[in-house]
Amino acid sequence: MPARAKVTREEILDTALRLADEVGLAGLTMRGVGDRLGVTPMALYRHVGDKQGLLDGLVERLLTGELPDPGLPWRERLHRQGAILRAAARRHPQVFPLLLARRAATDAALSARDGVYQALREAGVPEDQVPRVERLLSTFALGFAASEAGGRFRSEQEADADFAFAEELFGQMIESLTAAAE
Amino acid sequence: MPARAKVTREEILDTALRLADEVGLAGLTMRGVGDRLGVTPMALYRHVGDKQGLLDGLVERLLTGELPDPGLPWRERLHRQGAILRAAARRHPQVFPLLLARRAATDAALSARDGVYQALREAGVPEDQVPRVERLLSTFALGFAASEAGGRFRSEQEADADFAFAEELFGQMIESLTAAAE
DNA sequence: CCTCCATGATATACGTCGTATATCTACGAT
DNA sequence: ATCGTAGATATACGACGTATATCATGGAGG
Repeated sequence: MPARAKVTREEILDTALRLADEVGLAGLTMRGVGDRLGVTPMALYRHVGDKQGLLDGLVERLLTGELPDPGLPWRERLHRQGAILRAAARRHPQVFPLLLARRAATDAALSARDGVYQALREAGVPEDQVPRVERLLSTFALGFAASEAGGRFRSEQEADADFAFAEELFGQMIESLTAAAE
Repeated sequence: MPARAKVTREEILDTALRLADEVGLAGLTMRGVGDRLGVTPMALYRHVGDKQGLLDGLVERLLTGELPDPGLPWRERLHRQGAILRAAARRHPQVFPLLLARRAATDAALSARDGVYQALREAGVPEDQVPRVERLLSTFALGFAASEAGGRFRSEQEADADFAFAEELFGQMIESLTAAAE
């Protein structure tokens, strides 16, 4: 493979994410990213395909965080999962809406889902209810994080309190499902 | 006021909404709307300000539906409110994501919120909990509708079942808050 | 060591977008 | 009849995504 690459996919995504954080999604342009990397805009196309591919890469970046330690109790694991998502929303509020627009079928999203499945099974949720409960939880968590990214809450404290309130509620739901199964 | 208008704001928003439904948000252009109306793109600027204003108008359109009949019991009113939102998502899946991006501070959104407040009070939720519960409900409903618009559910039946499940859950929560208040 | 050639960067160009600006048009009030 | 003005048009500019063609470079085969 000849001609050393001046730029890698990782560098491009790094730069694009930082640029989007600064100037917003609307201000994220191929030319802008190229400029920051000291490279022609067309150079990016080898690495990310096209702008859609760049955005997909950003989504992947947002979701790829460390997963919760599988050794933790299920309730704590679910809490961590939510916290990770919310942290991403707070860190990249401008980029976060991408998650809602383009459906998350990336590996990171899928393994996060499996983690939730596993936690629910451990909690004792009947197998046939697991997917539905997961949809409920992830829909809420994603919507909540998006609201937070959109500045809906007056303060992080308010958001924390609301989220804790929801966690408590969902915890009760899971317990009642568990009890009904026995 | 001289020089009769060839076009009104309402016509513009109608046309824009229909165009966006057909070709998606990305395909919605000032030129496209102008063409459909037989008018120069620049003619739109008198009526909607700029493209941002056009999009804001679309958001307003999405939210402005009939509110639930205030004579109905609170639970039914909350159900209707959710159904209205979901119907909008299903009718305009391409446009719906706008609701999440740009914060809904329109009159329609505010009066919808007040309706939920009122329903929660009628249900007996303590006053100091009302705003929090409303945030919880509306965050969930918005996220749910957005998921539906994004094609997350395999069928409308699945979505209906999931939503009913959530309604049941939230109903229990409201009752437990009510009981705790007495 | 020289010669390919595939990989990756560049140069150039096209069509489309939002919209600033200047101009024209035609009614309502005087 | 005149004029001011709301509203439509004409024109143009800069920025965008990206198709296409070309150029540079460094590792593999003789």
